[in-house]
Amino acid sequence: MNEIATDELRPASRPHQGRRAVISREDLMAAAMQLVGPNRSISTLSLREVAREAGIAPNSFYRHFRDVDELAVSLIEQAGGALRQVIGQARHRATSGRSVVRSSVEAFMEQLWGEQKYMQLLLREGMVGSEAFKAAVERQLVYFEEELCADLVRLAGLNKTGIHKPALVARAITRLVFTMGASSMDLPEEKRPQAIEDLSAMVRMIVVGTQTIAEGRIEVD
Amino acid sequence: MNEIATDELRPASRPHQGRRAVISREDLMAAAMQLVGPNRSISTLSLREVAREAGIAPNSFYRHFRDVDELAVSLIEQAGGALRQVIGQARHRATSGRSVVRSSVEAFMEQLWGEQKYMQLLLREGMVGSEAFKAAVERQLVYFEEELCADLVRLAGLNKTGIHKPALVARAITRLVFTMGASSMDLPEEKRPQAIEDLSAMVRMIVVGTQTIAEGRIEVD
DNA sequence: GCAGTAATTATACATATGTATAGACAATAA
DNA sequence: TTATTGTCTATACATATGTATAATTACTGC
Repeated sequence: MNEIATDELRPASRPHQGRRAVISREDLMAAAMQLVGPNRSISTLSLREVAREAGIAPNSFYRHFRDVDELAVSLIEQAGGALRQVIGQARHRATSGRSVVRSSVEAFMEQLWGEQKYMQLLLREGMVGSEAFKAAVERQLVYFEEELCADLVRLAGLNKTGIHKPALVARAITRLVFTMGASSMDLPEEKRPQAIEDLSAMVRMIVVGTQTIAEGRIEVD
Repeated sequence: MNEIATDELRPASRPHQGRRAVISREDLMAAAMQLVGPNRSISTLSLREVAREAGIAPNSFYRHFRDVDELAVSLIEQAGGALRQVIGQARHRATSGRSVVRSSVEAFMEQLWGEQKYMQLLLREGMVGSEAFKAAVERQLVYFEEELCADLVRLAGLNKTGIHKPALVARAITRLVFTMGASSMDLPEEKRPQAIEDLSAMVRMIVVGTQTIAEGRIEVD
């Protein structure tokens, strides 16, 4: 990791004035990633700690971010973007109503338990931290919801099933999957298949619920 | 607030040896409560800060808790207990399938937006902090699930509706309500009714889903 | 070579933290 | 009274933090 990009990032456009940067924003973000873990949230990282991990003097941090909070927001955006891509691909590979739930949940959980810490970031830290930080997490979740919503509507059209309040459904599924994911993160290997099974069943209930309501066989407003 | 309980707490059983405690565990917990807020999580509280808020010398803290983490765990347990009582009462006042969802969600959100910070505690801080702390939060959530599960089964019997995998349903509803609650915490007054409406609709989808599946009209394992 | 310039470091300071140690205080038991 | 015992405070220390200031470094263009 850490194959610097500073030089590559300004190819010829601005031919570089003054001393060359030994470290990049990305390196600092990577260093911060190294520090967060199951018991360590971004909001508790100190500037000096991140700088130490990145191998630079504390003050150099300011060249790249105003404070640790700004770093945290960047991390969230990076994580959200990367994850939406992965999950989106997984969702598009499946088309039938049943398997789309299953394969999406599986893709999600694979990411979760994989070596990537991106997911852990988004999952755990949504509720604490500065206003700016919380807003950044919320923004990413809303992106997820919107993409899922579009997919749900598309699938409902394909399979000729109704769908009641698709935006709400997308929101419910997203939030449910994210919290359940967060508490499944520390699960030992052998309990993970069951967790996938359970979460899939939950999502299916929501899907069946919205379809049933759409068919008008139940008295709901 | 802070009407000391130290004296009342040992009535005559242990007639009191040495100097009388000027402050109690409960006072320290109350002081910590004062400090947590939308942008401040328990895990970031310092021993000195809590002691300062409680008006005692830093070292006196050790007489009551080994460290801030132990305080945090106590707070979680206190919050969980108080909340389960409130929500449980609300749930038992309603009996029909429709209103039980609505009134439970309403009771939950009232607590959330009320002056009590208990809810805020349980909602926000589940994912970060020490192992002991996370375990304490998880334990409280499981209590909620179990009580909800019992109620769901009871209601299904009353209303003669089926219920598929009640434990999973209870888990899904609990987790969904808690995350949605957490992100609704900072909502301005005028958006709150809509939030209640949305959350109720989500829960209803799950309920309708489990009932529909139980009726066997849908092909699911 | 030289000046210019941006990135980085070194040093320093005020402040905060956890906790060790020792003593002051207030109650009971003799 | 005096002794004892638990609670609390005062002081102190090593360490960590954010950041201001000034110096150093490494590069570009002349």
